[in-house]
Amino acid sequence: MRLSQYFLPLLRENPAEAQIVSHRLMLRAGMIRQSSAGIYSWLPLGLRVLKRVEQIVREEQDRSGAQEILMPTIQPAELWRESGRYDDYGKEMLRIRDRHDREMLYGPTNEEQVTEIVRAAIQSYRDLPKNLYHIQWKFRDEVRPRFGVMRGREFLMKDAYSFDLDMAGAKHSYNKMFVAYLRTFARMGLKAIPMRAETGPIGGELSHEFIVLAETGESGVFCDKAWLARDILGQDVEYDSDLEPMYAEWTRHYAATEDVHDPAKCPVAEADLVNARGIEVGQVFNFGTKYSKPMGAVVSLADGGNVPLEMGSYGIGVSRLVGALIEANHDDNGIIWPASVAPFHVGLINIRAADAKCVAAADELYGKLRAGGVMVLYDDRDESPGAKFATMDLIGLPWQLIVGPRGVAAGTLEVKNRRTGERQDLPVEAALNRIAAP
RNA sequence: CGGGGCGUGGCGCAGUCUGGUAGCGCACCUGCUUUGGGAGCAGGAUGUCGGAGGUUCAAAUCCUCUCGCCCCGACCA
Repeated sequence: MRLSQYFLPLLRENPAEAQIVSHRLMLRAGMIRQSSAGIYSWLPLGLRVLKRVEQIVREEQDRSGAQEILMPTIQPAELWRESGRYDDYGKEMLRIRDRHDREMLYGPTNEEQVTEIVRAAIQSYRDLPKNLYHIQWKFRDEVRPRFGVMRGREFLMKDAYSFDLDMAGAKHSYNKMFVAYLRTFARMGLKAIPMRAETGPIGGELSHEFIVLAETGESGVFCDKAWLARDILGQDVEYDSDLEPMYAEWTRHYAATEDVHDPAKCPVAEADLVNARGIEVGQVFNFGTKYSKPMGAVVSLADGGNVPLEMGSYGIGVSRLVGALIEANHDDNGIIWPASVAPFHVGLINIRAADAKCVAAADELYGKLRAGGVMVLYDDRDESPGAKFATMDLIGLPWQLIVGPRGVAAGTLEVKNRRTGERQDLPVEAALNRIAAP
């Protein structure tokens, strides 16, 4: 993509309403535009990141055996009456009426919807287990939306729902999602710590929140300081094997949100306990038969009896992750994207748009990169070098290739690593190999 | 939902107290000169001052109502 043709409305100054760094940088880098409180349009650069995050989430869900569906954003109120949540959910649920005066709502979550689908389609224990997920926009009418996409009213969420015959099966489903989440966040270069958490209005007993430690995080958390030194999960997983040892390994060190943390019962000595703030990027719940029972989602057993389904639900805040990734990856000059989610892999800068030799060299390089399947953003604008460097640093592509008169004369170009700031003058082929390395 | 703040060109702001018909920086357009970390000069364009009502010869400015946004707290993927 040529930057001269790209829709990238950059802001040089910080918008007054943006208080935290990810919100500021997303606005300045032209990723999003606010529509109303907590509701955003995603512009080309932001959407590319959102789609890449979404795709990693999707791949890891699929790998774990979950199957993707797509449920509607608008749901009928009667489903929520069946579970009893229509009255419980309160003002956070956006309620609407259609032209026939039927009560509808914009879904804040989909337990009822998916339970209805499964109870109609699954009648026998032989059809279990199942895990269905979708990646869909949600709406929760927050009293006070803030922090850009980190706490929007409208947000993109991956929510998965598991259905099992018994508790043991449900725990295995829980473990699968637990491990899939470790892998998902690890692929984005995020250290997300699984912490014991409250179950909230979704209900149930067993729950973990996946928390990325960050000073700007909204959640207060406590964890064993051993977590700070732990590496992220880097291994493949055999999902059909017994995952209990892996679950045990990743819950070995204490970690809990402040809601469930009880100093009197905490197993960690005070000197080894970290009290920090964090961003919740995912949460897993097991809630048994809370929805299957009132909604009549049952299966027949071998002996002819019926049992309600054991259920769990598993959310990842996809749009929130984009903000969380920036909170975890930035410096004074702008964003520093991990390669796995970067909107482009490399920014190609021609610092002399008026110099025919530089233009020819940069154009040729651009063609080469595209032919090689490299996602490249080519700054071919007629701007000063400083402006181009500042732009590229702001939008945070992992690599910068800089074409200038010095290099063109010497047959080299400059390779800059955005994260380390390291620069090297290399011949073209060597430069292309350099950015291909991880 | 309690408390506070702010709405003036795309962005950041001044002007409001003390009423006289809107200004600055950045961005934008044209031209020339520039070019390795957000260039310079000259010229130019862009505003129902959030909205409605009122007071007044005259309202961004005073009064009333209203809408929106942000911050702190209580609540949440």
